[in-house]
Amino acid sequence: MATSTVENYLKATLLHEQECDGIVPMGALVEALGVVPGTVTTMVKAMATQGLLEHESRQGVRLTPIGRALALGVLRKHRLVETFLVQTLKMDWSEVHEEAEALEHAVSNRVLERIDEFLGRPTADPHGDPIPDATGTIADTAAQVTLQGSAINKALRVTRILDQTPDFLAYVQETGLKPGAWVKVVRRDETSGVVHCEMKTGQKITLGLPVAAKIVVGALV
Amino acid sequence: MATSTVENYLKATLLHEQECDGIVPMGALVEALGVVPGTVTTMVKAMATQGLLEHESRQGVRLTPIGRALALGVLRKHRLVETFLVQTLKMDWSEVHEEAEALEHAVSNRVLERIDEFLGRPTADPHGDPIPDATGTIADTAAQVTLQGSAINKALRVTRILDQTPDFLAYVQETGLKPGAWVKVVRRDETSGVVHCEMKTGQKITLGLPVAAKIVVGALV
DNA sequence: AAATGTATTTTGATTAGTCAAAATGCAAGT
DNA sequence: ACTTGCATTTTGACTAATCAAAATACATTT
Repeated sequence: MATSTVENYLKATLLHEQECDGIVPMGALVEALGVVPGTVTTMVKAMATQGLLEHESRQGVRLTPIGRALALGVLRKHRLVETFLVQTLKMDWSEVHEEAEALEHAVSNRVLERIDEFLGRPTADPHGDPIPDATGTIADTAAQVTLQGSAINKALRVTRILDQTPDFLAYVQETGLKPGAWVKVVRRDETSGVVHCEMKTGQKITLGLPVAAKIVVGALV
Repeated sequence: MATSTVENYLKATLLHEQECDGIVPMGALVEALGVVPGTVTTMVKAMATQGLLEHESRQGVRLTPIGRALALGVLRKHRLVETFLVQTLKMDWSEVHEEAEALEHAVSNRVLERIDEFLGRPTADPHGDPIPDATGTIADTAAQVTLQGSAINKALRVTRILDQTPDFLAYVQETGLKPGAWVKVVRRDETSGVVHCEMKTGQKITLGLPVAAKIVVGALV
């Protein structure tokens, strides 16, 4: 069985492979895992000999099929646990990330299956992030529309928050821009770099463009 | 923060101090933790310098006040988690021990408090073992009556199972001698070493004396 | 009192994961 | 092409936890 450290390296690699078209640079893992570069090199080499990663020297790493399967399993645990903590134990939406970070390595598949069933097999966690199913299939996440690029004056629903830092989550919480919330972009001004939004309550919110890019929206449904 | 290994040593010491009047021999820890004797000596010395245990050479160990507080915290996590797995997630009563063994080191006090509240602050886990409260106070467990020494022909209630091995739990499950069950001792024969019991259903069960000593009973209430 | 047997401790080695700091390779800019 | 700067790798060392096997202490029996 993979140690928690190995699971963390796999998960970090998985979470970075989109934005790095496949090969994840060592620096990304250094940053994500909070260790010094030399440690990543050592770990990555060890994991490569175990067949979990491919290591291209001075380039970065790629997940092997086995590594990806394990990483998806960890991600599934993380996101189901987060959902459970929020929905069942009524924990604060913005404080569950670190809790899940610890629990994802201790929850067995047996317990996970019970949690999944208990929650009614959800497909997204409280942040709107897709939850891989038991076979490791995850909803396609490419081509998502954010408040940075959405239609104007159209009623939308927030579906996902792309930044999980406590500060940002607290801000989202405060403004009500949480997954599920009704929102409309009333004006987008590229020159001044801001997006003007309106909530169902009539409340008006102004966001900078890079911040707007962190709020994924979809059709009302 | 204590590592899971340290937490396991502390918990094992706590669980053995009753039956060893205070000083727990090294061999008990060897057995409980499944390591070789030399490992226990090394760990115990390290923990003694950290102020968690007192080590009397060639005698055994004693918990310090700090060590006991930590051990009670771990025991509380273990038993609340077990209760949660059975009551909320409907897991099998006899399979939750090992799950709790892993989760007890990953559940934060914040999560534990939510679980405790969610469950309505239970005072005993599914096996009837008392759950320490948040201040580390645990119900007195001495002077418990078991089927080995109980009154004859008196309606009793099973309150606790003192053996948590999967085999024994499966047996208890099968016979229905679970905590909460109605039971009556119809005859006890010291010579042949057996106890004859009767369940509410009229079903008759015969137990050997050492086995009867593992089933704690109390008044019906 | 000597011998025996068992529990415990010591010693030396191993594995996983880490850091510090020096060495190396590579891409860009001049 | 040369240099500069940054990312990565190497090297040597450290901690936590473990085992194997030899050494030691102690209680019990003879």
